[in-house]
Amino acid sequence: MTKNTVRPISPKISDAPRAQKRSRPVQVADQIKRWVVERDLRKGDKLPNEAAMITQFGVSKGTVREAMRILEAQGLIVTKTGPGGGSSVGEVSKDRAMSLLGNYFYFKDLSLSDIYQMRKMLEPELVAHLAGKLDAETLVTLREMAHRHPEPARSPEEEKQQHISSLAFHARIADAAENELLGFVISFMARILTDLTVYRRLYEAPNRELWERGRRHQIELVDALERGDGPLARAIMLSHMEGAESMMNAQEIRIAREFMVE
Amino acid sequence: MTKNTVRPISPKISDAPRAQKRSRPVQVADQIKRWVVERDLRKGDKLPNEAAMITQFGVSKGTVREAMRILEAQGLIVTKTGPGGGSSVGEVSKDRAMSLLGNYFYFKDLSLSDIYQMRKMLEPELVAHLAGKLDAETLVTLREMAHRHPEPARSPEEEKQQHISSLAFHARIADAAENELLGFVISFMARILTDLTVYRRLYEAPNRELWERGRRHQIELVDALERGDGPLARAIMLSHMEGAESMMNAQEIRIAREFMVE
DNA sequence: GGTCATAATTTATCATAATAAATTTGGAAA
DNA sequence: TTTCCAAATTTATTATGATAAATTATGACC
Repeated sequence: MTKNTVRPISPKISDAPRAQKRSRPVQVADQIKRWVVERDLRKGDKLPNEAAMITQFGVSKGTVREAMRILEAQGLIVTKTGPGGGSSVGEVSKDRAMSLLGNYFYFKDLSLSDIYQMRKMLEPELVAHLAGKLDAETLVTLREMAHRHPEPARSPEEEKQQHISSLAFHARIADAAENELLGFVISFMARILTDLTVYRRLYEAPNRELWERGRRHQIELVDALERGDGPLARAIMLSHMEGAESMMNAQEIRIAREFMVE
Repeated sequence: MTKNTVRPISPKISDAPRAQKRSRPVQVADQIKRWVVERDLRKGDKLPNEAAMITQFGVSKGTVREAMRILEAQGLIVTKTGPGGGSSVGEVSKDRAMSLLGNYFYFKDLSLSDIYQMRKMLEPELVAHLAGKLDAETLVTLREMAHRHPEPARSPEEEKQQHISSLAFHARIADAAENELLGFVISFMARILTDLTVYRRLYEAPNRELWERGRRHQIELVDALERGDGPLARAIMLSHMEGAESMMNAQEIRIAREFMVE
């Protein structure tokens, strides 16, 4: 059978009773969303300009503008000035989606072990599925990333940089996932971890053995991916996750108090 | 060690060069975000009122209002009229977070097998971890949900209703997850599947055996969860996932073209 | 003390005008 | 004809002020 593609839906955009409670800008924004969906507009397709919407919806300029800001904040439209300008549909970027989701978890106090529990479930399976399917360019990139830091860090700042590089390696693999949902979740976790401000305890010297094993894991993982050895890739990734988790746990997390922004 | 809690961060809210390009409402919204973060404001804490922000930021009323709409659209603030009203911090609701994330996937054409690949990775592990940890109330609720439909559906509409009930069962389990990230992702998938408009092929009679097995799975799963038999719970859930997947694949998906709304 | 009408407060919406940004157009120069 | 600069045009952006709507606070009254 053909590939069933799936889209979010909610049949009732405006409940008749609730319609009164929602502010007019929100109502207008919802109508525009419906308008986009009905016509199956895609990225780049233009919306009516400001003046047209004012007459179309019978509301004031300010109301229309607030509605557009709502849609813009969600990443659904982009707006330009000048002739041929106006608003047009703009598909939500991955970065923006991660920021918006990050706002949700800002209030949730995720723990490191929460994140690593998920990573251990997802990333080994991902690389198992990916083995033998990566194109040459991706493999070259991954190999380059794996070899980027030939020596252990000599300072906390350098160690943090290496940590971020390692997470970029994982995000790069996630980008190669055919399953966009899987790829997104893994990238999101990498982003959360990247945005953390992590400081090694001062009295704890960098652990050369742990570092060396992490590096070897990456290199062996790329090899396994290239050879198409899924089970090995999975095993390496799982081992790597466990190592990374214990390294993280050996460090102090300075709690980051910032909303994600794109 | 104490539980490391983790928060999203981005160190550079306003890049100096980009600051000029962003519209004033966006800049104001960012400043308010920073204001909230610096003071570590929490849900319910009040923001300055409109008039104060106008003087504070030296912009017009319209600009402030657009900024508030941006923050409101992201679920970060709520606004009320009247004395004692104004804007206050409001933590992003799960529903809103799912809607915003749904907007991202609206353009991505996820496939059913993408979703089920994820479900098979996550849900069996979740119930394995949850076995023996659920409180009595949750178990009662789950058992009630599992027994809700004692007979196979006699019409496509009834079948769809049963399908939605089944997904609510899974969402209820996800809500019990200690790991909020894991729970969110599972709930999100349940929501996507719930919002689908699914119609059984007309020439294909409801399959009583498949239905019966799905129902038995739910009941046995609750038993295993109560007894604390993690491995069995995992096995049941995996089998259930596979059954659900094949049932979904045996149906026609009317592609749902709608944005999620809260 | 409870209830109801009224006042006060705050956001919500509207209307209008001026400003700024971006693109197109027109014309002069090569 | 082509190139390039400047004016005109289109569109969003910002600003200001006035009015409406919603909510809470107040106080008179029973």
